[in-house]
Amino acid sequence: MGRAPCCSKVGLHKGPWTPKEDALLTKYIQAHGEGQWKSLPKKAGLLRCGKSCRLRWMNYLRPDIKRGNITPEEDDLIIRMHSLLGNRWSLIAGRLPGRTDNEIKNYWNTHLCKKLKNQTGEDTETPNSLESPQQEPASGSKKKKNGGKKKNKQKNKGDKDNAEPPKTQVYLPKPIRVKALYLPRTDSNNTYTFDSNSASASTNQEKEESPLTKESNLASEFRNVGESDDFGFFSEDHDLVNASDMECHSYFPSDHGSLQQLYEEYYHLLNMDHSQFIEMSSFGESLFT
DNA sequence: AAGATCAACAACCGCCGCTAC
DNA sequence: CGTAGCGGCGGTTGTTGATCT
Repeated sequence: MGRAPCCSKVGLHKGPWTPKEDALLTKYIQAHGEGQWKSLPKKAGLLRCGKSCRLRWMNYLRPDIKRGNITPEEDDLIIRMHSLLGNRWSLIAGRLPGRTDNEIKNYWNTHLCKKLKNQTGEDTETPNSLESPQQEPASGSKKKKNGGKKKNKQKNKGDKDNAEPPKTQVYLPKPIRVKALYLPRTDSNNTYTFDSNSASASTNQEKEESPLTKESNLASEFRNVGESDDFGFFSEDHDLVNASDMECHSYFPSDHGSLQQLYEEYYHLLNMDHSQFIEMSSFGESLFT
């Protein structure tokens, strides 16, 4: 329904990537840069869907990717970020240098879900999140419960049926996605002017999905969430926006103290907006009752 | 030793928002 | 202004190796 598949599946390779394909993709991107995923496979001589190429590059071939060995600090941060943000894997991944959303998602579903379950003795698939319950991780241990490879949509349905009646929750509104905004920095007051309309005034740099982009998206999400004009959050303690530094590396501080600090700032920011959402939620409900 | 089950993770699929036409 | 196309995201599935019975 709706739209056609992103690409014709006819004659395209599926399944695991071969070293040869990896080499072709890497070589092409090194020569021509990221982007143009749709036409990339053809130009690179790959019999793959553009999406598949993008995924492969983003998750495995990118030079700054860190694989495996998730540290206890990262582990802890993932858990806490998840409790704040829900299944916003890309956002969470954006806070962890070299980690991809897919890796974190998998890690959550295979390790952390279980771990938390064991720790709390309760179903942690319902994070203490501000997110909508519809976004709960539907995977995790469910696959096994269902005896392996069977489809589990039905199972999920069953879980829902058996679940306790949902508590009244306050949800964050689903944030809008704002494309690669560049936050101009005014050095005089060390704050950012954030104007979503400026998105159209793009530079070449903006086209890259850099950590800065992630910051920008995050900023826009928070803006959307809280309608706050104060972006001191991003500017006072973390010099995250630096126009001259657009390389593909992380801006995220790696020491645990900074992780803790960042987490607290996230928490504070979200918390700050709570009352507002309670009001919004009540307002919304009043429209439907 | 062999089949069954579990665990991990790579990859696919479908949907959505943004943008260019 | 409407819409098709693209890129990105999150959910889900498939595959494979490890462990258990």
